[in-house]
Amino acid sequence: MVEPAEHPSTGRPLRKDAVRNRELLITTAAAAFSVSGADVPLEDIAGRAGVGIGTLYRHFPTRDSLVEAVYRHEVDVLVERADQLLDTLPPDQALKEWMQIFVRHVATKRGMLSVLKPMLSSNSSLFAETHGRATAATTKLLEAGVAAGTVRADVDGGDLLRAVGGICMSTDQERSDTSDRLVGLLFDGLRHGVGVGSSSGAPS
Amino acid sequence: MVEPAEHPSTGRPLRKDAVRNRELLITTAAAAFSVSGADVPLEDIAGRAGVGIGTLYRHFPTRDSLVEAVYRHEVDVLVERADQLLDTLPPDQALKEWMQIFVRHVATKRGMLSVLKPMLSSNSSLFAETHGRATAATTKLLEAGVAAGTVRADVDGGDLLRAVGGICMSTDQERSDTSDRLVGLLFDGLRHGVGVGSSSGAPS
DNA sequence: TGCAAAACGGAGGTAGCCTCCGTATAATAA
DNA sequence: TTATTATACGGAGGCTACCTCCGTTTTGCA
Repeated sequence: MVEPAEHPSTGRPLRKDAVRNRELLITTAAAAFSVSGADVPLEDIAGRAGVGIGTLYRHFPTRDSLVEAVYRHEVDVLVERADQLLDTLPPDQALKEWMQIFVRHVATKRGMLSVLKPMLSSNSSLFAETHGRATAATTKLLEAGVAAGTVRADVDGGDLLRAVGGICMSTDQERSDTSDRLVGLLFDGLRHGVGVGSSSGAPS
Repeated sequence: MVEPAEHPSTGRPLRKDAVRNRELLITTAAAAFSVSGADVPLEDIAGRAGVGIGTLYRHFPTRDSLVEAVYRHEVDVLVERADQLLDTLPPDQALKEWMQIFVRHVATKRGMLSVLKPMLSSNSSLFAETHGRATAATTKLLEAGVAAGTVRADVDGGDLLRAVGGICMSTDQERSDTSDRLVGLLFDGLRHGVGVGSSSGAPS
């Protein structure tokens, strides 16, 4: 569901081994970018994924195209995660959990940011699409909470996404506890003026 | 006056040929960055400057150190230019001329910006120093105009610098006529409420 | 099972980075 | 002026990463 896996030029579906290698490359690249920053040798990534360098280049003709694929994949994961959480937790808990996962997730991707930022400002459709999907996921979580009466109704999904993104950006160091506290603060704000009737403990 | 030209480790003055080559490299690099963007091969720069690659690396051990030197030199030039203009033109004309030179100057340096931006945000002392000098030059021009009664007195040098910088950033294309018009507009605003005529003194 | 299309893999050509050291030159002492 | 020495020059060469190309392997299909 994450990747339709079609051939780029002809519309035909990708061969099974091609699909496997493509996904393998994306996850390996994500890990490599996290560990070694955005300028890991592409040959390293191919090597760690257990494929030849030719295979990497066939799937991703440029470094940017690989970074873009990794980024899209990250967004996919985060969006899917929102649905999973909504299925397994009360809406307000799902929202809080998701915000924390989001921040921690971005924290491990810091190495990519220097490459990603210019890409997002030059490739506006990439930005629009991923931003739209992230906003939709945020809105969905919010609205579920509103429907359950555990989250205030006057908050916009886009605004909340921006706020969470701001937390990611402002915490330059690896101070994950700071981020957690900020997320907690933000979350408490989301419940302001709503009866404490959910399944969670009382806020501060 | 621009460069004291001291040896980096020992405090001794640089040998004459070393000074010459260093300056040659900076001006050549500035031209190369303008023409071919920030990732010109360093060997090209050395070649165009007529020195060996070893000489380039001795003066500038990293690419960033060369970019930084070029940037500092550009600021030097602009600051000196302000003094020259003040010596040869009525203050308000000097100010207008300087704003135009500033904008055109930055326009030719666009290739460097992608490298310079991250440098300025990570190297805060570099930013503070150059920004301070540029603000001082702007303030000096402004105050001369105020003293002559041809520029309004309620404008801050830092604000004006920011405004001119904004014009540089907003004009992405090579539309230099647009920039000129914007500078003209801004300049007219600086004279608002002051009697016309650049030599007669009519302080508010 | 056999065949054609699709995908794989990695050798090798290219390019830019950076170091190292023998040679040249400027500064200084005699 | 000449001799001496500290500085600086230059570019060959080793290294690393990029990317292409093509013979080999695998997959999907009849």
